[in-house]
Amino acid sequence: MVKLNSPAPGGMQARGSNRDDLRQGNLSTLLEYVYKNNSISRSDLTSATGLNRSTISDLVGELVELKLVSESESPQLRRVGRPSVNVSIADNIFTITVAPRHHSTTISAVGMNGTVASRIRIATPIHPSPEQVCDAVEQGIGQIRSQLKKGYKLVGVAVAISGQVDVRNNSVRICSMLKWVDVPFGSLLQERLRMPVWVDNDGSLACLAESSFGAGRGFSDIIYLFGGAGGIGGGVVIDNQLVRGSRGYAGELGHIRIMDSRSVDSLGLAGTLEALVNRDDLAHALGLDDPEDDDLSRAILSATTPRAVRLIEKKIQALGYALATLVNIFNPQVILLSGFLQPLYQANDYSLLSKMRQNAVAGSREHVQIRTTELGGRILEIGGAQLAFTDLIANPAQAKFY
Amino acid sequence: MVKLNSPAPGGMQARGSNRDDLRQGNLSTLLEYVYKNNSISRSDLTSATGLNRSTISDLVGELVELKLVSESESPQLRRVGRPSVNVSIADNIFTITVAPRHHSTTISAVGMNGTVASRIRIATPIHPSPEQVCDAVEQGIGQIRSQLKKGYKLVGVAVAISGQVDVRNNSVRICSMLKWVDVPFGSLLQERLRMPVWVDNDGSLACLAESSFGAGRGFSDIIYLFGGAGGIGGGVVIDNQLVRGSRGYAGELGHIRIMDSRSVDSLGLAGTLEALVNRDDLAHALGLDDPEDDDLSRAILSATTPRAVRLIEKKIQALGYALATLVNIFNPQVILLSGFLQPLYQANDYSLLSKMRQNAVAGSREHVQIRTTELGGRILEIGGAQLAFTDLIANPAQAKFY
DNA sequence: TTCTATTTGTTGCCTGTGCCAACATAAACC
DNA sequence: GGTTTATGTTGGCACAGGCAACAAATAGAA
Repeated sequence: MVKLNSPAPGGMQARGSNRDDLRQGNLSTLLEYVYKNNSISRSDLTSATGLNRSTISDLVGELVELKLVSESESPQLRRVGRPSVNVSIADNIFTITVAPRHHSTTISAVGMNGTVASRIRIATPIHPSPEQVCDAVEQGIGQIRSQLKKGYKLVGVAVAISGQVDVRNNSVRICSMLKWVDVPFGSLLQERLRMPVWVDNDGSLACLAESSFGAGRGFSDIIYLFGGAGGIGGGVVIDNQLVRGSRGYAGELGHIRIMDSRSVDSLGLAGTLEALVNRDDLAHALGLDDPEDDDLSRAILSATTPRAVRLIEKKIQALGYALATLVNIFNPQVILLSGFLQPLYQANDYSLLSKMRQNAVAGSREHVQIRTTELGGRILEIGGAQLAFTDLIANPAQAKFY
Repeated sequence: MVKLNSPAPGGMQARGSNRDDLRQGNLSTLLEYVYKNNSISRSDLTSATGLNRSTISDLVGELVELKLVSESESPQLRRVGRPSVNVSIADNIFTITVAPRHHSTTISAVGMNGTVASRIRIATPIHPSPEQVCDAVEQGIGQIRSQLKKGYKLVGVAVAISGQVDVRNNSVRICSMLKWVDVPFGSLLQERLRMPVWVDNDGSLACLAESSFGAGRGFSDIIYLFGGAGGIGGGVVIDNQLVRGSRGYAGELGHIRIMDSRSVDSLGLAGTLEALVNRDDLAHALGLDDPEDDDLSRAILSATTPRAVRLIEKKIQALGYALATLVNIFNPQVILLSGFLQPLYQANDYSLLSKMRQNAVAGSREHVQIRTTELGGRILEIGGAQLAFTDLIANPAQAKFY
């Protein structure tokens, strides 16, 4: 169960807890269980939390009063004993997730129950200004509001940026895709919409989603790597906690250096993973011009020309070096590969694994797995929703909606 | 305040808390404050924890009854108002820390108040067997027991290994210095001594010590790098938590790859930080044969021959690449350099900083500092003590002594 | 010295949280 | 229909921390 740490009180000391914190903490724990499982029986909650039946009853009652969950008759379980009441997450709580891209911005409503209730793509000028994206978001949310069933509640807006984001103040340090530099986008959007806004790096959000609801489920130490047209991004989960670093810039895994080379990456750094394992190179060698992900993937897996095969092998070797470095640093349980890194792994999993193992220290290399990801196009929406629901789950009693 | 997570329930879900957990948690928080500050007034505890005066009074009373702390008249503070009672950590609680090396093993008694009460070095055969080290430890503890003041209490033994340690079961995966492979040293020693034993990597322990009591104090995201005769080790603290990875092998920062090279490190990996930034190379270029740390340091800082200067600069460049990779991955606030990496930094801090900045992403490179470490030869003793006191601090009421 | 202001320790009472035990309820099984 | 099993419900209880009033110990001013 991967967590985001709430508004980190930087360097602050641990405080004591009083009875109120106890209650809030338990409410939060329960709500988190219900959220992660979507629906769970009261008796499962008792055994999972170790709390008393009567306490669970009381706590769930409060969550029902807060209209965050609802109780329903249990489905037929064919088990001895009185059937337990089922607790489900409310179906009218949504978050808005926003993904701005070159010339369009996608705005979605994601329910707390995991469903994407509505998705709208709004065209913008190429390299839109922050204001133009704000416009698109405002317009999109207007449309979404009219589409959602009456009685809906919004918790806020999560924005996934393909670039470096200072999560302390929700501002974009650099986003090459949008050509933004030092844009306090969170504040801008928040002022416009008058509801909470969270901004984060897309790699971190994808990692969060995949580790809680995808291929990383059940692991506590995870490395996630994504290869796309814009380069290689990623995220790291350590001890069930997303690694953000001091300002949120952590996880720039595409820019780790692995060898001497003249090739540079999107930031101009030479010899990095992103510089050496490059989508355009592959597409070119495979005779494709700006291919869709699926087409590139198929082409990689069915490559036959010596040139293409050699290049693919070279990329696999480079990726193997990078994975070894990451394994040495983190000792993860699993590495999740996504985007065009996925077909690279599938093209020759043995080669990738052995390269990684050859360059990793004994202890760490032994039990690490490589896996492909499970969540498809919804990944950013799921990750964004997780970000946006974090506050609500940490403090159910203080929930505010818009 | 850097923490070790207690006996991590791997992948286990969060449990609910009851009133008893509340009490234990507050006791633990208080004891941690007293431990970290060695001595602190009750009124400071009130403001730090946010708990009520009367509650603090009650909790401290319990800690006094448990004989974990003692109260004393406050020193003259020359402040208005009734002077607050001072709470000090008990001076009779010790941990044993053990550092096995090539041909000797150091055994120390470290007080909970931070003092090294006793230190004994016992010679062993070169590359001692686990049993021989156990013998040395047993003998050392015997001597230490006779030296300590009557009424002492031991919490257990912390062992610092210069190699890979599986912290889940306290066994040594590989230690090249001792030529150990897969030695369940924790169990062996525990059976012999009949008291709790914790084993950990020396880099992690040093990182822990330096981040809580040394140059990393006050930072939440720290990278620690140590250069010694055996190679380069390190540790990472993220969000006030030591990064251990799934089994405890994380933090092998010497083995991250940075460029193409035929040079190999102590594990036979080519092109890694440890392969390229090598103590022997430096010593040789400076005309020294197996120098002491201080002599090497002085020689580096006063190098004049073109060959030595060139080599030093080359090492600095390589270190800069490695730091950039680490900065990109972690977005730390501070990097702590120790051992012979310290004089490298001091020899040309500008060069190291700029190399690192050139190869790091914009956001992360901007606010990161490089510092030298503060704790000297006592670092492993302090780190080991911290490891050994973790359980006691997490559960003051269940304290057991030996 | 004496008085005031200020801060902290102490005490008794209160609130409310989770636990517990007894009972009620709803299913499966015989 | 009775028994067994598991869960929901209820009222009372234990106890942790908050609170307010009072006591105590200091600095500073008169």
